[in-house]
Amino acid sequence: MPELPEVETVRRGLVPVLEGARLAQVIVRRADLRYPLPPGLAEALRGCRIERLDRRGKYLLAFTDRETVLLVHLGMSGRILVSARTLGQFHRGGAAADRHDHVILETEDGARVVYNDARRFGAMDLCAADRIGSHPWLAALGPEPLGNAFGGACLEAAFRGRRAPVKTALLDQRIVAGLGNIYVCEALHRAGIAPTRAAGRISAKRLDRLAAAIRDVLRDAIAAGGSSLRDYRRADGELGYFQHAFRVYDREGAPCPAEGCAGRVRRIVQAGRSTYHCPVCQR
DNA sequence: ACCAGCTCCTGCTTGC
DNA sequence: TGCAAGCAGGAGCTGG
Repeated sequence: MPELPEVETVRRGLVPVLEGARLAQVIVRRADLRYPLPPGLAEALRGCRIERLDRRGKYLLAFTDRETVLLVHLGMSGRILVSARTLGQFHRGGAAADRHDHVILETEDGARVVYNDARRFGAMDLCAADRIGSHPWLAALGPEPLGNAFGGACLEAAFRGRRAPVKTALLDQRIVAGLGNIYVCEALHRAGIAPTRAAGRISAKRLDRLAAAIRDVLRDAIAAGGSSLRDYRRADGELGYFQHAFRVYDREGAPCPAEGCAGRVRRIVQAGRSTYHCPVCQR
């Protein structure tokens, strides 16, 4: 799925289209995403003005003028694409409506925002704005890795006593919000930490390095518009290009890009998911 | 409490 | 070329 940098890129692409816009029409073509869409979602959103778009971890949050919040998670294959109406017709790079276009928002200004999700692992919900902090999707999320509260000390506290491999621990959204398989692999490589190392057995100094590596890789990826692999696109339909900057992810057998390292990238499987790492410089 | 494994769904890639 | 298996960026649930 889209991880934090991809969701943030989508959010930034939607800001000029949705912030301040009123929804003239909301069409639900398929309500069975990961969970059923809340009943009456289309009616509840129709006529709303979107005040602000925010992001928490991998969740997009749209605050409306009715004191409600639309929560959107893109799952593994979710995309949000924007097109404009010209001459009364919508066009989307010439493409016809796709069978995986599940939810469509049309603004009064004539923009169309389409939620497309082939695998339907994504989800949406609507929540009262004053209860957003206790929404079950958000309540247990760990700190925002790009926020001021995040650092080595957070990781130290969350990892204490944990025997799970650090790779697996970092995928746990309760420890830090927004990381997925790609950026965990990349951050561990940048920090020189072996993905198999028990989370609770990493020194405070190295956890500082890890926290810094997480922030760096996320910032770099956002600056590049995210990573485009199979499904992900930016809201404008353009591809992100951070995938060209991967140091280890999906690079099995390639020489390790670390300065002066003679190792090669290896792929292992942890908790059923691919981990890419350099066994020489990651200890 | 913690952790590994399985599962949801579809589409693309790989290997025979 | 055709077909089936395997794999994919997430995360909730189960059971040890």
